[in-house]
Amino acid sequence: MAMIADKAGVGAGTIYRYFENKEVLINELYQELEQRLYAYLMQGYYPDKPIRERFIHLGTAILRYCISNPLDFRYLEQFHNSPYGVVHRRDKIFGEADEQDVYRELFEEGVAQQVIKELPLVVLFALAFGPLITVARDHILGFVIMDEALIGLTIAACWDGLKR
Amino acid sequence: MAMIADKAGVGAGTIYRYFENKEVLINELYQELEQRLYAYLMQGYYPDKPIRERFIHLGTAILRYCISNPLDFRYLEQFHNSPYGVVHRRDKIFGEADEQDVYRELFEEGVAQQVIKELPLVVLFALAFGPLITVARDHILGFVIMDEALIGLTIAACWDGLKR
Amino acid sequence: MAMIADKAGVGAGTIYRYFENKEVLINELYQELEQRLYAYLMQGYYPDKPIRERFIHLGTAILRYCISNPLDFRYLEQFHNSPYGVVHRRDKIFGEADEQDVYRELFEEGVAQQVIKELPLVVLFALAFGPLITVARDHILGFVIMDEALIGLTIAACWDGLKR
Amino acid sequence: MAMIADKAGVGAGTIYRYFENKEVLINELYQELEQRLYAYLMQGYYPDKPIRERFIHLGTAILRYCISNPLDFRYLEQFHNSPYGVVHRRDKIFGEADEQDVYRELFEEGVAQQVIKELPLVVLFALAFGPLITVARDHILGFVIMDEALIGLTIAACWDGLKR
DNA sequence: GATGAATGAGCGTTCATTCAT
DNA sequence: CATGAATGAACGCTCATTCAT
Repeated sequence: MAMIADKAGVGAGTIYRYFENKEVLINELYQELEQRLYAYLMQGYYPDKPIRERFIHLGTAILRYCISNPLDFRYLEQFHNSPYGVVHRRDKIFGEADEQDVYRELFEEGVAQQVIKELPLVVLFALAFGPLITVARDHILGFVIMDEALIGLTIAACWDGLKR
Repeated sequence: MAMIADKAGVGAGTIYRYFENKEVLINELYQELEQRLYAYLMQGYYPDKPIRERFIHLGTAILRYCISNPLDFRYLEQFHNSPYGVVHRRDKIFGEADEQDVYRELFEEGVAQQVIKELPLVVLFALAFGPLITVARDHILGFVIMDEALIGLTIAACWDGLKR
Repeated sequence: MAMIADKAGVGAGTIYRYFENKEVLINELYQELEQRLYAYLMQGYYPDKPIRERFIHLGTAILRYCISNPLDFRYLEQFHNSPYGVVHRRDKIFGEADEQDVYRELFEEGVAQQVIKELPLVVLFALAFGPLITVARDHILGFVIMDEALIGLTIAACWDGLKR
Repeated sequence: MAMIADKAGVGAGTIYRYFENKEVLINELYQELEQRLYAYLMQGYYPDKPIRERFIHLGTAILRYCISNPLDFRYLEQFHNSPYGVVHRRDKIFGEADEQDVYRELFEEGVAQQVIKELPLVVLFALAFGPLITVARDHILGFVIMDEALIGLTIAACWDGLKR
């Protein structure tokens, strides 16, 4: 908190005018970043296109976003691996499908159309995003260089894992 | 550190006779757990069997290990997501292939045999283990129940992502 | 201060237009409450009645007031036990007898008439009000229930302590 | 806490080796002081002497103790007026009569022997100790000087309030 | 070699007060 | 005259590490 106040050029107490406490700050920042990511994903996303094409679009967009906004990505990832993130996911998984959840929609439709493997949603998520997140992390750390070609191949491979 | 000393039935200072500091302790514990996992994976692993079969064996073993040793898994994962883990991976990726690295061997052989997609090792790792780790975590958190059947289907799906 | 401003439906800074600082506010509020109490005590108080009767009147009134205005009482008491209260009492004891001070008048008259023990004013105060305050506090905390009968007996006991 | 550590010539964290937190420190210090006071009161206290004499002994001892240990007294008083003190008293009043409680014993015996007024214990306490505490405070603040003679007269007056 | 008391920088948070608007 | 955002010293507390015994 001290560091944030400092970077913001603001007194220690000022943060608490905008965020009740550290936890709230963390959660609100997460929500903002998530929305930013979501808005990015929705650019050029057409719900009427075939499942595969939509998946490729989303996967590519996610990877591109993470790669070009490494700070956002690092935050998102750290959040997911924190207790806050676990609570958030629990709510998401066991709660109602909210508007914003394109992935869930896509997967459910894909399963219904028998294009995607008939596996629990949680597993489909893992197959689709597990590799992407890992790959994004490794790119940022300089372990691979994900150029456009490689991004395409990676997403395609994810699709191979998903498709029937 | 205090808690560890306590659980060990030892004075707080005693830890420092065995580990220079917290960082070293964390790293050594990691190495021990990694070896334990490795030993587990190698049970019934035959380097002469076909690539696919070997992959299925390894994937299944990893998943089973993580699920039945959730404390080990939690530690391994937390380590990977920490600064310590990043340093460790950097060393592994840019260092020589060490003895212990079955995955690398397997993937390199698979690529050579044109059974596995021709992608950078790092990406192949991501495709293979990204989903497994995610799925293990979700199982432990109670988001899915990974029974033997589901484990099999999940590994098979990973293979679909990997194979040419 | 923030809470007071809030309850007053006023900006945080506005308080400082009416009270120089917290200390002044506390003191002025005390004075207001003291006056309120005083006004209550004076209802039906006749300076010509005998000492004893006047004491009974005052004691009963104090006790009744404290019991039916627990918030006022809590404030008065907290003030007395605070550094502010000490300063206030010092001024009162070593200053001139101000108009408002019926107790002092009563005790001095009582001593002069040889009805009340010949003890320093401060001690007489203690004998008269020490028990009352304690008893009021205990009533509010639920440690006794001071009904009318018990109030009467308690004041009478105080008088026994005071009288020659 | 910082101030205590400082006065103790000790680092900030050291306190927490001896007291779990501020609350515990406060309560333990209170108990120590209370015991000290109790030990002082019991010097020369004979349970077989008449009620009045025993009360005089106790009252005198309390007053003398408070006057000669003003720091102890200030602490005891502040404690009583704090939330911690209220909890403590509630436990004492509604709990079993513990060994240490000479006052209660004395009052109950006095009531039984019809030497002391038949009033609730809480009120008897108020009549006996309300004035003493007030008077001790005023002595320490320099509002009266309680010499031996005045102490005697004050205790006697308290007895007058108590006795039948 | 083992101990555990001591350390102190750092944590997240509060709150009386100020001052530009 | 009123506002309320900003302040920053101070709070209670933690914890990796040290060092005299």
